[in-house]
Amino acid sequence: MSSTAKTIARRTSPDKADPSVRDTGTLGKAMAVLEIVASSEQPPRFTDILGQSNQPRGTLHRQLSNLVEEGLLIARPDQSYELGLKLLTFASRSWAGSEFRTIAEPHLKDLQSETGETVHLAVLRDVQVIYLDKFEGSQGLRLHSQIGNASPAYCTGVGKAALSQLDAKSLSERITAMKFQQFTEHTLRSAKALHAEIADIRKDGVAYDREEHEPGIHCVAAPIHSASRALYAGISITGPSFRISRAQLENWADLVRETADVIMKDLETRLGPRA
Amino acid sequence: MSSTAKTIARRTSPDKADPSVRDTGTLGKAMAVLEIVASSEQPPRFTDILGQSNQPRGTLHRQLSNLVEEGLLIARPDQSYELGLKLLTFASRSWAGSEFRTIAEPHLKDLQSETGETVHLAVLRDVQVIYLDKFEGSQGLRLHSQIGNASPAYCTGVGKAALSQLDAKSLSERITAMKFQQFTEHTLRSAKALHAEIADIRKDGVAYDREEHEPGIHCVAAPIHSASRALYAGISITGPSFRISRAQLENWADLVRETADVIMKDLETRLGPRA
DNA sequence: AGAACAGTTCCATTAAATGGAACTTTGTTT
DNA sequence: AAACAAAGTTCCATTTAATGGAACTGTTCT
Repeated sequence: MSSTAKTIARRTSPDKADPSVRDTGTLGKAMAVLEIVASSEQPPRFTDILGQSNQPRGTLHRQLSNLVEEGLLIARPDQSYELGLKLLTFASRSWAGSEFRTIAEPHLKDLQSETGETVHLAVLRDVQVIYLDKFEGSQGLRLHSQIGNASPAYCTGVGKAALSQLDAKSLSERITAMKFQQFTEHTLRSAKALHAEIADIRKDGVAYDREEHEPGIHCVAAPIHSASRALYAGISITGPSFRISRAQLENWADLVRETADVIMKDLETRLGPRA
Repeated sequence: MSSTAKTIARRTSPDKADPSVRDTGTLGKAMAVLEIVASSEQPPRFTDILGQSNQPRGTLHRQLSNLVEEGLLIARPDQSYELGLKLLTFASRSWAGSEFRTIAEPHLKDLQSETGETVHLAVLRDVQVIYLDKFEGSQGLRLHSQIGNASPAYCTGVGKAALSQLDAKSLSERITAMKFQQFTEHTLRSAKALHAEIADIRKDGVAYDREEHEPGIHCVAAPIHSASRALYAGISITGPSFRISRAQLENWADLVRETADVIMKDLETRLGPRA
């Protein structure tokens, strides 16, 4: 989150040549407030939010009332704020209506039952991947825990797979924008290491996450790509390394790649070729 | 917009006493555009949206670009629009962080395994209920299909249960604001019928949906209420009427009511008594 | 009770949204 | 392939609504 957090630009911006500051006016400021609430551990109170946004009190107060009135925030009785139900409702429609997800769904389900392991679908957005769907084998854990979650692209199988489909220029741009945070001892630490790994992925057609994001969890992933609709995504088979060997992951490589290819073919067929 | 007294009177608006029009300025307009996109069957194109919003072309165009830039909308290559991933990400954090849902979760799980049937948790918002969680018995169907979904309060078990906890004034206000649409032959058709049924629910402590929303589906529900945090919600056991008899639902009445009570008690304990 | 703090309201100022029209691109027709 | 129509985009003078400082009210602590 911290990487996407943007400080609210005060209106008096002398030189506006900063490309990292989006200029979406009032809407951008409202979103910045939402981000602050979303990234707080506990529901923040007025003053907490005030401290993180550099808006004057009067302004922030009105922004909050507007957000509450629109259902984007909920004002709790003790004047703390949490995210509103409107977001859930929108997201639910967005999820259910996603063509890409809908098309991929049956193939993911197949992949899950063929391997018995957890299967993920995620799309690339900026330097992160957003999980769009998940199929678990044993239903021990809650299901949609992961859906909607954003993770760094450089340390996830789906992320690296998706990156491998970008052209050289876009890839470099995105990698430059990344902040390499070390989640485990295997996390890639530099742009150089990532570039090298992407080269391998391009050769093999599959990407591995070798416990780079979470210790004890690894995966094989394959890219899904549709230039005509600017879609960069990936699917993966994920599991704990104590139960699934590296060799086993490699055995699944063909299967994941084939499934990804089938999904891509289905995308073209179902949506018609374009451009 | 209702008893959840929160609406801070905005800027001195010259006697425009229309309560149905929210005055949240720029943000409200942006949300209206999102609503249009969300409620379209197919991803709408610029002109489709233009037709439904009564904004001038130039204005709408800028609003759309702002929404796209914020990740709230996605601009597809053919210039149609769909809801953006940002919404999913926000919603996922909102869902995972919801104290209420988190507290209710284990009890819902228990209720599910005791009955073997599908259990729902939903909260009241205006005249609708928003589904917050769902536990299914047989995992045949996709799981979070329902989460985030908004349904009318007057024809769902959870909705009627939640309504039954409102005070007389709020209840009347909300019922007045409802549009009674007839989903099945059993759907309640009038404010009067709903008032009568709410009276029964208050007596019994449980509400029934007798195939009022979807043909072939019925449920028993019990209210969850915390005046101190302005929370009106409900839980239900739901199933197909061909497999679950009316009598069976009635047998579960005590169980649902007790579970709801335990959740309420847990709410007080875990969050501390207030006011 | 008084002080310090947190939250709310007000309103002149000013930045930002507006909307009409001109412009460019895309697609359709002959 | 040219001409036309429709769709989408940009521009900028005008209008509207967001701003932010300060004053006010309510809440909490000592």
